[in-house]
Amino acid sequence: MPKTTFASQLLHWYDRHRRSLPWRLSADASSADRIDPYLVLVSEAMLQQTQVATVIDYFRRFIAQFPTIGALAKADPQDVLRAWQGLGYYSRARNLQSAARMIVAEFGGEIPSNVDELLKLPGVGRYTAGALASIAFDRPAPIVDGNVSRVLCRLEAMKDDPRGKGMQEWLWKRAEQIIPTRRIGDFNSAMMELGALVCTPKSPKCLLCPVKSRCRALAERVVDQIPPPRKRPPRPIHRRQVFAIHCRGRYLIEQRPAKGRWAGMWQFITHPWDEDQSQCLGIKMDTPQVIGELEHELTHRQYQFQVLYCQAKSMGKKPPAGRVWVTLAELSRYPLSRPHLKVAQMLARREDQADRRRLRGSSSSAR
DNA sequence: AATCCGGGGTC
DNA sequence: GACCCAGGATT
Repeated sequence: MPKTTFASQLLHWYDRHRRSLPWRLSADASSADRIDPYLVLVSEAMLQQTQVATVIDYFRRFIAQFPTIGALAKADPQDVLRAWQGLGYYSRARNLQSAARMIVAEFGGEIPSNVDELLKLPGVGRYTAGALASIAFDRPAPIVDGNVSRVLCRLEAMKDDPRGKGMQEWLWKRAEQIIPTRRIGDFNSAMMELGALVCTPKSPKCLLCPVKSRCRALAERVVDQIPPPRKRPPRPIHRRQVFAIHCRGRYLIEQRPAKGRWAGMWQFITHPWDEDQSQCLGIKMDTPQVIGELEHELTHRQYQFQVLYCQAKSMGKKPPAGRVWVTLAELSRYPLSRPHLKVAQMLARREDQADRRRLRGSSSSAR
């Protein structure tokens, strides 16, 4: 007969309702099976500020391409970045590979199992260290993420902003207090799973909650007030011109700086969209022709891109470092940001249409 | 404590 | 459109 502690209630629910995820052992796996800590490391890096549904396909491809921590350590950083392409927060990819290399060089290829050593790894903070220690090694480490914050605040009817310093201290203390003596990784996973499936930000499913009898927010009818809404400042708009400079089947692309947004990724030649920059490209070409516009929305700003097609007279001299002429097919070897992936799609459609026009022209002339 | 760092799911 | 997401690093 199951005990009625908080942990046993939550774990009982978790055993019946948890999702089957590629970095998780199947529910009927024998207890002798061990989770591969490398899979937990990769999944936790991808899951930072990113929803499970978005991560799943990226995770599968990433593990297929880099099956072990050694493989990831040896890989070309550009290949790692390309595997991350489209997922966002690209410093995570850089940090993950740096962590893999550090683990190989300083920990003999074995991921450390205690929080203090895990915290030395780049890209691993308090949450990720706790997740690795508990989920991969079943060590008694607390975790506090967005889900756990919401669940704990509602359980205790705490109405303050969980991002504040005082609440963060309280949350970590509370997360440590509730750790059970067994199945620690499952318990921490269950807290997050509850936040993702039941104790959701909007319209939580309190009737289905396994611990509803312990929830003060539910008893006091204040669930919808927790956590308090956050104020978002207006997003500035950034306007850019993207020049698809074309010559003999190739386009000119450039690599972004090593720091800042989309660090180290590649793009078509991009300039601020203030005045006409087309004369400053240093390449002789026909008048640029606008072929489309696209918007790209980020959390804190908004981009508007005007896409121009430019037919260059010649490729000129060897392009400077950080610039290269590539075909659209070769472009798949370079990591591109989402908006520039869309530009590449526009150009591919354009080339397809040009091909079809040529075919029609040749068949009609044959008649 | 505030900002920066992407992109997408969800209501 | 607003909010949030298995956060971390930097200032």
